Amino acid sequence: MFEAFDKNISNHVNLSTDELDLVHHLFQHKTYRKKTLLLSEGQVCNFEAYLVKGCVKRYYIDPNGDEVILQFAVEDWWVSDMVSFTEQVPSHLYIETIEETELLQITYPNKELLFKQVPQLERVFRLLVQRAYSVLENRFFTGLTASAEERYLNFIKKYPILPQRVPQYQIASYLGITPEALSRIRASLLRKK
Amino acid sequence: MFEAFDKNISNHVNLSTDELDLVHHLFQHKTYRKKTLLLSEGQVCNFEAYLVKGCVKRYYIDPNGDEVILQFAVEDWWVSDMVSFTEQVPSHLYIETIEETELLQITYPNKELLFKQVPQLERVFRLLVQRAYSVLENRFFTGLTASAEERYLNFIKKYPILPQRVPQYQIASYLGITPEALSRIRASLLRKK
DNA sequence: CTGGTTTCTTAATCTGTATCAATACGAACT
DNA sequence: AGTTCGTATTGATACAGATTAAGAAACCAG
Repeated sequence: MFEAFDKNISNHVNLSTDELDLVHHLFQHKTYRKKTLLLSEGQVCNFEAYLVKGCVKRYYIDPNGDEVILQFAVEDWWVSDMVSFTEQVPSHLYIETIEETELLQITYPNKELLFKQVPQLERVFRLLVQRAYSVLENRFFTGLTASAEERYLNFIKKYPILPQRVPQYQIASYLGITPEALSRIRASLLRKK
Repeated sequence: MFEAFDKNISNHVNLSTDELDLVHHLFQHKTYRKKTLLLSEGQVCNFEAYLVKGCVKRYYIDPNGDEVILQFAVEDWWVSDMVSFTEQVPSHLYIETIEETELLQITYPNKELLFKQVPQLERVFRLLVQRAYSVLENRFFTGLTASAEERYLNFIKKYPILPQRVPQYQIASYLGITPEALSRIRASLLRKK
């Protein structure tokens, strides 16, 4: 259960067996059913989680009441509302499982404790945030420049598994277009082929 | 020269006088003329800088050869290409002064040194990255959802000084629209008032 | 298998923004 | 002063994607 998790962390630092034990101890393993809300708008996000198995979406509700998907997370990804979690302020976001999902999650006080005990982890989490930033910045670029079709092609290239696991209208939301538009794009791509 | 800088840092941790001296020592104070390129595509970004006075833009060149502005930075902001700097890989971005600009900048080796000497700073910089992330995520949301007019109104509300310091066509680029579109939006807003 | 959701597709129309082109303005220089 | 160059405005046209509406498929649960 911890193999991939350990690897994910040890990419950045080397921990002793004791330290790793502490880490394992402070991350709680939990399984959630499909369509479970892990975070809702207005709540303070009380976890940072490593996704062992399954799939979740992170989204917010726009002024028209529509879901806008910011991120899908699958195996070996981290999920949280970073802003809400680290600043302990109410979140604007929702986090919801799309499939049955296993997480390893840590609470805010336990993370602080962990940082005290294993200061090297500050570095690990700084790098994590940085990677998240760089992914977002990339996505942002292509969002500004690329057409809907290009963004879709990009998406399936980068996350080839997701179309099989996530309904199409949610992918449309992620791409910032309507389901109709995505459907037409797919039809037009098929014609081209 | 260091007042605002010290405050910016001490927001997050308390440093001893000695530690603060070391920090001051490792950040180099530099002044650049208007229109100086601080970073070009292909270079490894060799600084992380606190902006004491002036204004810079961070942008990339899209496939059509047009400038796409990702960020303006003014007093009390940090500027760098975080990805390039921390992973020491070639940048895709340009950073350029818009006005005469004073920076306090640190190199990669000195930052590593600083982290060794003052491990608390890992925390400061993790929080910095996090704030950058949250700003970007916010901007990304509104980019997906909001119309050009809404984004413009948002922009002048959030950065009321910038319109006076930055040419309009660069603001258009930042908003992801053409200069013509921005001009029309402004005209229409005036009419409404 | 059947009736009901949920998801996806197709088509017709509408809208915001891009593009192209022409003109106007303002500051900087000679 | 006039000339020039960079910047901003205005108008005409084109197009990507939204919206609305309807039907077709897929996916359940009884």
